[in-house]
Amino acid sequence: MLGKVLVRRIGRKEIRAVITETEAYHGLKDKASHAARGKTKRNAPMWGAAGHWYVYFVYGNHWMLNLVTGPEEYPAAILIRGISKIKNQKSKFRRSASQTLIKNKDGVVSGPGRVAKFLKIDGSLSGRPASRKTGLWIEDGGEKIKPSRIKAAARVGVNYAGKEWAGKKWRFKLL
DNA sequence: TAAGTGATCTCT
DNA sequence: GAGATCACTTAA
Repeated sequence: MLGKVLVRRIGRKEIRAVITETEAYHGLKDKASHAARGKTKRNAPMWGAAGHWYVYFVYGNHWMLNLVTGPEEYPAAILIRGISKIKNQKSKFRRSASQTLIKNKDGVVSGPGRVAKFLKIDGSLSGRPASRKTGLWIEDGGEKIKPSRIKAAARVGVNYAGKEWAGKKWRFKLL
C-alpha cells in the first residue's frame, strides 16, 4: 500500500494523498490485533473480504482507518498511519499525468487519528468496500517503490500485547 | 509524562 | 448498568 494513492471524495471535491506509513495486523494470534480477542460487532469487518474498510473509534477522540486484507474468514488489516498530500489536478488533465506530491511539511499528515480527521472519515465507512461509490478508495500511484525505501519498525501503542507481538516490526514507513 | 475522551466489551 | 480498556493527541 505504500506509495499508492488514497482518494477521498467529499461532495464534488476529491482529496488525493500518497500513503506513506502503515501498520499490519495479522491473524488471530497477533495479540496486538483486535481480532485476537474474537469477533465482535465492531471488528467483524476484519474477517470479511479484502478491500473493505475497517474503521473504529479509540481513546474517546480518534477514528482509525484500516484496509482489510487477506482471504475471507482470516482477520487481517492494515492501519493507515500517514499520508502525504497531492495537489488536486484540474479536470482537464488526466489523473495519472498531473499528480504532484507536496513535499513541504504542510503536505504531510502524520498519525492515524490525524489522517482520519483530515479525510473526514468516521465509523459509517466501516465494513464498506473501498470504491468510488463509497467515496474512499485507492489508486495506483504509478510509482514503483523500491524495498530500500521502506523502513520497518515496531508498531505503536501495543505494549499491552506482550514482547513477542509488540516487538514485531510490522510498522512500515516510506522514506 | 499525563490527562482527556467516549464507544465497546465484559462482568454483574 | 457499572467498570475497564484503548492500534491517540496535545499540552506541559
